[in-house]
Amino acid sequence: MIAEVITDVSAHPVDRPFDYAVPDGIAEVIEPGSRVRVPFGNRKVLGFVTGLKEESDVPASRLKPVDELLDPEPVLTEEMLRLADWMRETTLCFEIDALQVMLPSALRAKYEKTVHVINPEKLPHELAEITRDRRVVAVKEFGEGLLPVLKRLASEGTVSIETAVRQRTNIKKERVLHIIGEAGRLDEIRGSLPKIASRQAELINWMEEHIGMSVPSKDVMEATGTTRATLNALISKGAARETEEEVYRKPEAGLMPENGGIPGPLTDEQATAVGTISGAVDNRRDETFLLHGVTGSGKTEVYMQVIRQVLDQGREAIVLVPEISLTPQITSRFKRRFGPLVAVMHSGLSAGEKYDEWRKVQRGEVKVVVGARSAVFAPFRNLGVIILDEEHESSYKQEDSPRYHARDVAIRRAEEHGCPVILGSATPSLESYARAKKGVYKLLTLAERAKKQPLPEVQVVDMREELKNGNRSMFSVALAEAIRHRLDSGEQTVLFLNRRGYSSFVLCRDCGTSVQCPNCDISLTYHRATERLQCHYCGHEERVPLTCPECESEHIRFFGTGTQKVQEELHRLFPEARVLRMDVDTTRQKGAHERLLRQFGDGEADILLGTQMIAKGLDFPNITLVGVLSADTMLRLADFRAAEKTFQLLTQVSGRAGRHEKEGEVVVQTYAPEHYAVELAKDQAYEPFYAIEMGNRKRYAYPPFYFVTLIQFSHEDLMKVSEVAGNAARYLSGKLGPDTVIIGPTAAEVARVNNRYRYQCLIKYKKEPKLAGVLTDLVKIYRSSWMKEGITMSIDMNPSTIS
DNA sequence: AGCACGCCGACT
DNA sequence: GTCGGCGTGCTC
Repeated sequence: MIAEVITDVSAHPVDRPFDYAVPDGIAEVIEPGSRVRVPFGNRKVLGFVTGLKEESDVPASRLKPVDELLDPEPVLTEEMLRLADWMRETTLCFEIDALQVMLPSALRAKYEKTVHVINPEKLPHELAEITRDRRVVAVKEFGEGLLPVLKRLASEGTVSIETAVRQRTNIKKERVLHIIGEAGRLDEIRGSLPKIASRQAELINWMEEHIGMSVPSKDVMEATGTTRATLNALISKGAARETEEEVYRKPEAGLMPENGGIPGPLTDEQATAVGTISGAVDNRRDETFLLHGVTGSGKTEVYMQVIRQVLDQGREAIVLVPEISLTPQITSRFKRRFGPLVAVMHSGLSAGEKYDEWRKVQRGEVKVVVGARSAVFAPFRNLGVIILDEEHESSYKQEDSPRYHARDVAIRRAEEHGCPVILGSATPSLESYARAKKGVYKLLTLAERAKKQPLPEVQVVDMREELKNGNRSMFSVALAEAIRHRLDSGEQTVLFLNRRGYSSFVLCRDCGTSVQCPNCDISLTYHRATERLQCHYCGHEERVPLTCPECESEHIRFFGTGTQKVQEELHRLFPEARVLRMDVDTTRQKGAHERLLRQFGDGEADILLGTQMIAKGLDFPNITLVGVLSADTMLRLADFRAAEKTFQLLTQVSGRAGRHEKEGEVVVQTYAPEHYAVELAKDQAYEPFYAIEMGNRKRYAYPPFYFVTLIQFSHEDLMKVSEVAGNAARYLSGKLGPDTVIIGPTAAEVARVNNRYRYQCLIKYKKEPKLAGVLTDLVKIYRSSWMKEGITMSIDMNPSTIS
């Protein structure tokens, strides 16, 4: 038997299956999707079996055998193998990267080079000191200097150097005792015990009470006060059998369903949506629904009722949520409804915990997965529905290889499983809405809020006017008054700061320069917690200078509005207010996100101040004011989606206010009050916004009218990278159709990162059947010449941002 | 001649 | 990605 194996090597020349002979011992158990260890070159690597066959084109003499089968059952289904192929084609990634991204990181390989001592007596003294009497020692224990000596010894045959393939995270196991089922046999064993073995006798008595049962060994020893030795003695006499079994870590205690998980009442709109989607579930139609519901319209209840139906049919469901809204508030809703059938996958879990959740899915112990982007790969075999909540969120797109979009993967998987996809949003991406209007997706609308609350009153404040009137603070008069009002009435306020491009940087008041990163073309950001300046691109850190590095003036100070600075100003204006700050700095530790939200929910603070991460999922009855400190910072991005993102964010944020009995108020501060994205977000006027934005996209030839592909280049030398990018652009325009537009080469928004200059080309096209082929050829040119000159090139077939 | 270093190609 | 093989060029 021959196995086709994709090896764990991300490189162009080996991005294809290699054939291996399958030894008899594992031929019966190996399957497509199995992980194996194989010899590759002169080392051992992990690989995935993608196919099995009887004949190989490679001469038998050159075939090497599979070294070891790593799992008793395959970790990937045939469906996932096809999915990986599809990802390689559509995102231009290596097959191995597509395969690895579908699995928890615990299943990735860790390689360790080891020295195996063959002739200990020939080992030089200096090495023997390190090995002492061990036969296998990690190479890194010897240190750099001894490497040549080791190599020489290896060629002489005194030692051998091998690469060991290991699991990244240990799979937690415990020993379990299986007590035999025959009472008579236990009796016999007791009879044969010498008088002195009183411990064994006690243990036998205990076993008789637990006949035929399986109990963790450590529990047995604890319950009977016996030791391992006693236990082993009885095992060898045949009273019980012991095995190693995988145990799950417990990230949180399972919630039992509340009210038996009874669904809530539905509005007419919700009922219609559920009914329509149910039809697709019943008929196993792979239809995509766009559930367009205003904030607070109860999309989650629609999801849950569809999931209930899916579960009743014995099928499974995936619910994707943006990472930042994957809070216990959201997940516990699913856990309360579906109880222990739910697994949660998010970045807060340790690698081991992620693996445990994945195993629960693989073993069929759970039927619903709630998780971020990568949960779209949950190894279900009989999916009944895939849901993407907040489908417009850019976090569904992975920014490094494989550059997949969870929405596309979901739709692809749904085709295989014959099940519907639900894309839910209050502010759908233009792409999805356009597809819904064209009838590619089916549009379902929830125009009413579920509890019939009115949408919050939104007031847009022109900050230029404030400045004119002498208010130089970051709070407009209107917002300050509104906050004061909440403090007096004991209600809560959420303040939102769009931090991007607006964080604190250090500026010299004399010469006007800001402190730049030495490696990147970007200003350094001031971090109060560490009292240092940091680069958000390369991680460079330095002390805050006392004088300007350019002109040596002492008049240097912090500018911009970071959350820390807002917090200080809040304290100055409202000394009695209890403020919680939520941003990357305060949520870094595990569980901090949840803790802050709980504190706010419990009324331990009056004001919650935060960045992007508070825009979603916040749902507390006492929030009656939402303030947006600067609505238009995103509008300044050189990105065709800037207006769309601004509109989406403002709409989402406004939706946090007055979701319950009390009416909500929203104050939006901006320097561009007349911009359509700001104006239309005020009334959550999606349709008018859609119409204007579509006009712009059409005029400037952007999605959804055109497809875009972004090609980025980087090199230490500015001239070199601009030359190569120019060559690439010329090559593309020569090969692609006349209606295809190539923009560039242009310098990237951040033109230098980590001392490498960055250039890019943007391809805009409507129909370009040759594109895949042309890009493949471009990659060949890259490999054969540019790569050797130190250029790196990356292709994103559908970038979520081009800035 | 002996070796360090960098480039190139192979990996079943 | 990682290795060995091989060429170049430098040193003893």
